[in-house]
Amino acid sequence: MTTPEEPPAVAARNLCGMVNGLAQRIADHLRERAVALGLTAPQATALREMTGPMTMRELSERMGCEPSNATFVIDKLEGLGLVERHAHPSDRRAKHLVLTAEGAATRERLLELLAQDTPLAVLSPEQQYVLYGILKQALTGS
Amino acid sequence: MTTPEEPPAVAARNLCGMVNGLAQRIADHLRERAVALGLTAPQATALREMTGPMTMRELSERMGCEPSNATFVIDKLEGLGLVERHAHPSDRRAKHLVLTAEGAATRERLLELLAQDTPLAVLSPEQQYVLYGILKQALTGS
DNA sequence: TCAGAAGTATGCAAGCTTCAAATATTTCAG
DNA sequence: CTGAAATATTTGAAGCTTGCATACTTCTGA
Repeated sequence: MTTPEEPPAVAARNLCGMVNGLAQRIADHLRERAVALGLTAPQATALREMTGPMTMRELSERMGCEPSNATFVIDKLEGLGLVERHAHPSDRRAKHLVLTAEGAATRERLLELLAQDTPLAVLSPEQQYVLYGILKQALTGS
Repeated sequence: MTTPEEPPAVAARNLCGMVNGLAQRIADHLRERAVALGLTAPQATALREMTGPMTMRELSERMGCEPSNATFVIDKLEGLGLVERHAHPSDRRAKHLVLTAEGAATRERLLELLAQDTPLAVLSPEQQYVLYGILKQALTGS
C-alpha cells in the first residue's frame, strides 16, 4: 500500500494545518512580546504595521482585518496615547493616523523584541530563502 | 547599496508576515466553504478535526484553541444536531464527542469542498514537498 | 487508605472580530 | 452642474476567544 514514489500527495494533505500551526506559533510569539510592553496582541499588530502615517483603511488592510476592527484597536492605542487621529491632508473623509513620540518609542522597542527568537530562526538562511520563494508564489498565485 | 550576494537576510524580514498572509488565505477559504454548508468557520474547523470520537480536550488541542472555546463551539454543533456528547467509556471526567449521522454526512461534504481550489494548489508537487519539509522543521524545532 | 496534586469540562466576564447599517465625503457619468 | 455610485469611517449587535474560577474525577505517594 505504501507508495514511495508519491510522497508529495501524502504530504500535501497536512500542509494547510502546518501553515496554520506555524502562523499560530508566530502569533503566540507576538502576544508574548506585546504583553511585555503592556499591549494586547492586536494592539501590537497595529503598532507594528504603523510604518508611517496612514488611513484607517490602509491599516486595516495591513492588519488583515475589517475596518471596524481597526477602529476598535486604534481607539485603545489612542487611549494609551500612542497614536493620534489627525485630519487627512487631501481627503476629508479619511483620518490620518500618526504615532506620538511615545508611540514611536514603543514601536521601536516592540520591533526589537519581535526580532528576537523568531519561530523561523530554527531555519537556515537557505531554507528561509526557499520558503520565501514558495510563499511568494503561493500568495501571488503566479 | 544593493547587496546581490545577501538576499536571504532581506527576504527573511517579511517571512512571518507572509506566513500569516497565507494562513489568512487558508482561513478565508475555509470560511467560504463553511458558510456554503450553513456553518461558521469555527464550527467547520471543529467538524474537520472530528476524525473520530474524542474528548473536549483533544478537540481543543486539534483546533488550537482553549477548552472553553471548544465548549462554546460544540454547544452550537450539538444544537445543530451534528455532534453528541456521550459519557466517556473509561473516564467519568471526560465527554466522548460523537458525530451524528447528519454530522458525519456534513463532514464528508465539508472535506470535499475543502479539497477544491486549495490556496496551496498553485504550488507544484515538488514545491509542496519542499514546503512540507521546511514547515516540519520549523514546527518541531529540529 | 487517603489527602493532596493534577486532569476534564463548564460558567462567566471581558475583550476581540465580523457584519450590516448609518453618516460624511468624494468621484464621475451625463 | 447634478445626482448616482463609490469610498472612508464609525456605531451597534451578535458571535468568537481567552483567562480565570468552579465542580467533579482520577492519579500519586506516603
